[in-house]
Amino acid sequence: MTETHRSGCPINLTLEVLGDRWSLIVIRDIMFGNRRHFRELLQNSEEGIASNILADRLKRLVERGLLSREDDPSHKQKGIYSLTEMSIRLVPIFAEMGAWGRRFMPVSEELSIRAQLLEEGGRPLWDDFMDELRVLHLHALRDPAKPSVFDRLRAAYLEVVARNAAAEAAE
Amino acid sequence: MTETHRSGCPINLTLEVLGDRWSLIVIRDIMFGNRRHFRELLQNSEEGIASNILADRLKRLVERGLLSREDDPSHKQKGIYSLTEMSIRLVPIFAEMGAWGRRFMPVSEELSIRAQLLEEGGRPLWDDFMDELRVLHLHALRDPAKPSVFDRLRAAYLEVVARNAAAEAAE
DNA sequence: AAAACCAGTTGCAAAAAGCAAGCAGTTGAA
DNA sequence: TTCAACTGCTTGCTTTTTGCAACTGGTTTT
Repeated sequence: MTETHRSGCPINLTLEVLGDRWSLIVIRDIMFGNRRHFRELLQNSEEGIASNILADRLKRLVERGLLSREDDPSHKQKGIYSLTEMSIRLVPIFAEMGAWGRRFMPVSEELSIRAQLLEEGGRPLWDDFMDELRVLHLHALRDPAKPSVFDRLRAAYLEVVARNAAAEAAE
Repeated sequence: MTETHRSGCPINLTLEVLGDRWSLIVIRDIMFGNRRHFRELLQNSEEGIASNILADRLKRLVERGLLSREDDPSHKQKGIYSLTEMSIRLVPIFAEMGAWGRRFMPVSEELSIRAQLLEEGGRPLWDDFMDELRVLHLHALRDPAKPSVFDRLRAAYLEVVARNAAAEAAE
């Protein structure tokens, strides 16, 4: 149980937790796709994660405090995975990674519209989004006056998908 | 040569380039430690990278455009590794990762003082720092009026080291 | 001419990732 | 009440990556 660290550098320690090819993908799908149980994460996976890797990552992320798991009352076998404050605070990292990826990598329009909104919204939008994730995942109370960032991101994504589908049909 | 991607998502694509335990460590050491050749990166490595892994990562990062390599005119065998615009733009990601690590991981004071300054300085400081890295790595011209962020980060680090050494000696 | 330094390479063992199939328990419809 | 579909995983196996230590051929310093 004695976790040994390579160094006390904050970058290194962050990398020790998140520095692999799947951990952030899993958290991303829970955060932006609101996928809360195993099959959802497995079958809707854009990148095609394998079930054993997913199981391993979920276990590790729960152990390390980035996710929590509770039983779904509606189904004895289902577990519900939730973000924690620790993973909710990854929003700025996701936003910066998204911005960087959009600038330098061959991203697809559909999958990068949310990153674009997050980039344009800046810190105030990230804060709103984090508050919203706290409502969704930490049972925090919702401010009914605020429009949902989550819904806005989702709507923008669906709009691009629809627009592209229409354009394709028109050809 | 046909690089195949798991998906067009910007987060995923960023992870495909940087999502391992060493790539960002190497870039961090070049960026914040100004280590420019192989031995420097190998021997001063806080985390103890192995020479074959270092060689492999340097090669990969050059191939992918995150580093450039040129011969050192003063020594026929030495190569000089430099950041590119692509890796200089990782500064915000480093800053956010540093902030996150400082909040949630057991960081050491010495190794996190730079992350603290970067966090407190915010976007304006990051922009200054990126300009400075362009001078150092891209042969851009320096604005002689501006005080160096690099020097400030370095001075703060050395100050903490000295203070802690003094405190230890006094015990 | 010798010693130290340079950027890596090589060979091998251990760990992690990836793939396909399977499993026991649960649920919902016929 | 039976059965198919669904649940969260697990197992067995192969391939890839990592980690370690020793080593290489060349260069520079003394």
